[in-house]
Amino acid sequence: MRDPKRIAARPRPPYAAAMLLRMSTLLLRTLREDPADAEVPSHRLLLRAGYIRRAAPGGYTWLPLGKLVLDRVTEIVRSEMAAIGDQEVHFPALLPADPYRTSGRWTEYGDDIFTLADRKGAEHLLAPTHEEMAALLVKDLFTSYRDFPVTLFQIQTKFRDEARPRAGLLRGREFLMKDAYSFDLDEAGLQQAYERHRTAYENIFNRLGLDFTVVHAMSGAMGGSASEEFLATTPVGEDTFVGCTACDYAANTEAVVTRAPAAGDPDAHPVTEVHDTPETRTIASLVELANARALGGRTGWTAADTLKNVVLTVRRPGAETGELLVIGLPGDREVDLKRVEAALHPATVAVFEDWADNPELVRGYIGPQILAKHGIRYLVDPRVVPGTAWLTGANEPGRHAVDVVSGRDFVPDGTIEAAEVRPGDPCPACETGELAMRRGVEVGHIFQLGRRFTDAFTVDVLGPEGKPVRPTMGCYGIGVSRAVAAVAEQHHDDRGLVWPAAVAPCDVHLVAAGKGPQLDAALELGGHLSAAGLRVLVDDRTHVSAGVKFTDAELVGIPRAVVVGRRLAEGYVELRDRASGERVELPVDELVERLLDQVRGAHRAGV
RNA sequence: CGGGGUGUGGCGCAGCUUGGUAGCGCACUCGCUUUGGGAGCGAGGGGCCGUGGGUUCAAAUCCCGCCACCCCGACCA
Repeated sequence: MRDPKRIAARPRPPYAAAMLLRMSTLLLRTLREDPADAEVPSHRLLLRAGYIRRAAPGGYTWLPLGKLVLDRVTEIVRSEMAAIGDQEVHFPALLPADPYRTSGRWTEYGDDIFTLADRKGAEHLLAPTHEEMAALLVKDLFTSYRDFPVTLFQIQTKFRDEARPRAGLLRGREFLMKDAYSFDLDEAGLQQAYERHRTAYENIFNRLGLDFTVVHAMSGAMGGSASEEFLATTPVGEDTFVGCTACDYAANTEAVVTRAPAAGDPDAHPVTEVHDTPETRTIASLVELANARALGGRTGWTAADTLKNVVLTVRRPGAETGELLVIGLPGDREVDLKRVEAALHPATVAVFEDWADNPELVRGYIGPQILAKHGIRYLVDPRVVPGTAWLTGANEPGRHAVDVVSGRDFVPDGTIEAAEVRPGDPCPACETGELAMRRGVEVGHIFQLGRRFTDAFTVDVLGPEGKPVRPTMGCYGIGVSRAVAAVAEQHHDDRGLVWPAAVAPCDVHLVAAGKGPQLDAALELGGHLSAAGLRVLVDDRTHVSAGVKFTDAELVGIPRAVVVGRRLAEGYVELRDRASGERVELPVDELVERLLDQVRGAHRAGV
C-alpha cells in the first residue's frame, strides 16, 4: 500500500536551489546496459548516464543533468561572443518564405529545410540559419555608415531535414546553434571581424576542453571567399580532413591545394609516337603492355606516367542540359567527385554516360590532343604542368600515344583540383611535410560571406560622401548541442563520462555510502558546499547499495566525488578524482576549503 | 535516395524456422535480511509483440504495404 504521508514527505524538487541536486529526487535513471541503437560513445554514454532521451527522429530531450551541461556550454559561448562586442538578439525560428526566396536559398536548400503552410496557405520555413533575417534587421534599423561595424548573434534551435540523422546529438534534425553575423563597410573591416571571431572560437573550444583543428574549407553553398571549419578531432567524426605531419597546415579534402611540380622540358621528348595497344582500356592493362613492349624504347612505366582522361557532365544551376568536361590527371589517381563539385560550385557534376552521342570520344583511348578541335572543355590536375610528357590515348580504338607533351601537343583550358587526396601527398604549405588523413566533428564554421545577402536585400546605408555604401557580411556558427556531444566524445573512458570541469553538470558528487549518519552527513556537507557556491550533486538514495552509487558516479562523470562512508566516525571522508582515479582521505573539516580551492583554481585556469 | 540489419514492458534480450493462453535478466513496488564496488530471499505491478491490411478456426510467429531506429554509401552552412 502506498502511504500518502510518505509521498508528502519526499524531499522537495531541486529546482529552487539548483546548486544542490539530490539523486533521490532527480529526474534520472541510469542504464546498466548499453542502448542497442547507440553506437558512438557520446550517444551511448549520454543516454546511459541519463543526460538525454530520444524523443523524435533526430530530436532529443535534455534531462536535468544534460540541460546543466548544455547551459554551461551555452554560457561559455555567450560570454566569449560578448567579449568581442557581439550583440545578442533572438530571431523567430518560424519564418515566412519570402526572404528565403529573395536570397535564392528557398530552392538552394531544397529538401533540407522544413517547410510548412499556415492556415491561410502562406508558406513558411523553420529556419536552418538566419543570414536573411540579420541582413533585413540591419537594413531596417541602420541608415548611416556611422552605425558600422556591427555584429549580431543569437543562440537558437535550428531545424534541418537531414537525410540521415545519426549518432544522437552529433547530427540531429533539431539542434542548438550559435550563429553570428558581422556587417562591415569594407574588406579590411570584414577581415578584422573574421579574425576576431576566429580567436573567440579558439578561446571557446579551448575552454570546452576540446582537441580541435582549424581547417581550410570551401565556402560552398554559402558563397563568399574565405572559410574555415573548426573540427573536434575524433575517430567517429563525419568530416575527413588532411593535416600536415610537419607544419600546422590542415584542410578539408575539398579544399586541399595540390603542389605543382616544376615545369617539364619538352625538348626531352621531341617526338610523339602512336602505338597499337589492343585491349588496354584500363590504366593497369596499359602499363603492363607498355612495359612488356618497352613503348617509346623504355621500361619502368608506372600508372603515374599515364595521363588519364575522365569525361564528366557538368550542369549549371537552372540549365536544362549538361555540358561535357574532360579532366586529365595522372593515371595513378582517381577523380574525387566531391572535390570536382566543390571546385565547380554551384554547378553539379555527373559521370558521363552518353558515349553513343559523342563518337569522337573513344572510350578507354581518349587523349587530349583532339579535344580543342571538338570544342570540349579540358581541365587538368595541377601535376600536369607545361612541358611534361605523358602516355595517353590516341583517340582511336586500341591505340595510345607516347610522349604527348602538355603545352605543345595539347593546351588545357585550365587546372582543377579534381584528383583524390592521398595520405603521403606532399604538404602544400611546407617543404618537408606529408599529408595524413584524419577525422573530426564540425563544431564551428566561420565565413567571409561578402555581399551576397546585402545585395539580395539592397542593404544600403549613406556613406561619408553622401553616396550609398553596401555592407559586407561574415557569418560564424557554432553547433552548441553538437559541441556537448563532441566534448563527451573526447572525454570518456570505459566506465563513463569524464567531464572537463568547465562544462560538468556539477562541481562535486557526494556519495553517501550508507544511510544512517553517512546520509545525514552527506546532506549536511552538500548544504555547506552549495552555500559556499559550489554546484553539488548528492547521492542520497536510500535503497541503493554503495557499489551502485560508485558506478553511477563514474558513469555520470562529475570531476570530483566525495565518499562519505565508513571513516566518517573518525571524521574522515574520501575525495576522488574522476579523471585520474586518485583517492585521498581527508578530514571533513578541510573538505570545503579544499574543494573551493580546486574549483576556483580550475575556473581561474579557464578550464 | 541505394544496400544491409533491427523493431517483443523503462533498458538488454529469448520466443518467429514448424501459427495454439507472451517469457527471461535488469529496473520498478512491498516485506524481511544485507550495507565500501552493480546484494539475498519472498511477494507483486507493468507489454493492443512498431503500424495498417491480408491469410487462417486461431497470428508476436506466415504474406503485402507503411513507419521508425542502427550501420555503410549518396547527400549535407
